[in-house]
Amino acid sequence: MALDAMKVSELARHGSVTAETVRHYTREGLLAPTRHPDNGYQLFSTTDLERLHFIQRARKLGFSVAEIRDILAHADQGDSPCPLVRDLLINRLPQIHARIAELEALAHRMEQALESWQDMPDGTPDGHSLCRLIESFPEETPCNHAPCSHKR
Amino acid sequence: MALDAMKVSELARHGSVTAETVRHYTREGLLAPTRHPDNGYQLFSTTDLERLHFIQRARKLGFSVAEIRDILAHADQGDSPCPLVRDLLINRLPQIHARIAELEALAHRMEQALESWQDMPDGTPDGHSLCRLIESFPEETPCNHAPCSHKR
DNA sequence: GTAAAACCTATGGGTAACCCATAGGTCAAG
DNA sequence: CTTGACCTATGGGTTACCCATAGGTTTTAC
Ligand SMILES: [Zn+2]
Ligand SMILES: [Zn+2]
Ligand SMILES: [Zn+2]
Ligand SMILES: [Zn+2]
Repeated sequence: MALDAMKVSELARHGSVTAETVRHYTREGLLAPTRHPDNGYQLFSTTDLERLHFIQRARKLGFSVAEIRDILAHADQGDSPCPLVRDLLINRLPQIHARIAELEALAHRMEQALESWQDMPDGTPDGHSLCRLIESFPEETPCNHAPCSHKR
Repeated sequence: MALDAMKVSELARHGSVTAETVRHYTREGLLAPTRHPDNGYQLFSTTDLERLHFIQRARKLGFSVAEIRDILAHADQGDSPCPLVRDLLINRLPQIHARIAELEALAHRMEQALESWQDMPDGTPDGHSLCRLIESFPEETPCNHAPCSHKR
């Protein structure tokens, strides 16, 4: 297999991604294959393979496809993207931690609910017509806005 | 304010959501307002307000809009949705825990990278043209698929 | 009384990172 | 020479909304 003229699925195999993912990165401007003059097939080089490996590492570090495109564009123009990379990481880290805290709170609520529902009977529909298990779940933000006549 | 004939934004205020969210739930079939015969405005009742509160609680428990539609449909037909609710929670919990573990691993990688890059120089572009900080990040799944001539 | 502000309607497009279906062209092997 | 496996481009779907537009309605104010 000539590594200097890989077709879409060949490059995909080397990167352990689907051919669709390679086409996606190409559409988004992260890869710029040449075209076979005869049949118009996309041709990827070893440089593209390196880029794909790079993209994989960057994705694992949490960068978005758009961010990676920016990083690659900087590098392609001869600018060092390192400060950009560090800024992106430093900005994203607290967001990741916040998301983790959110999910942990969610998991806690789910576990609490399952526990407290252990000995509750299944709701026999009776006009309320909403699920009692969920209805019994405490609301964090009770409805206490301005003039409102419904109390719960 | 007549709670039995609320317009979109009135119901939205009571549920502390945007009018767009109310319209979204309506489009998705979670709410079924009547129409004002004269002007075609959507009219929501106190039952819809209860449904909206229910949706809020269910969302906080991690249910998707589609799942809540199913739960409500069961209840509307007189079936007890409780077993469905419990199944959904029991199935989703491990996924949440897995996602948390994923994000914690990601945060760890990001922190590791920032630390180990503390004393690395910014990449002076030199033909490699890819960001050395990311290139130096270890790949978890090295490229070791079948016949492949490129070693790293 | 009327004009502006504030509301409503329906439609359609955007988000992130892909996945999938379709229709039609190309290439290798039997 | 016909399969089957590949390629191409296009467009639509995923989630839970948000926003823009254009046009009709209701309310408020002068
Ligand atoms: Zn390889
Ligand atoms: Zn760098
Ligand atoms: Zn209220
Ligand atoms: Zn129930």
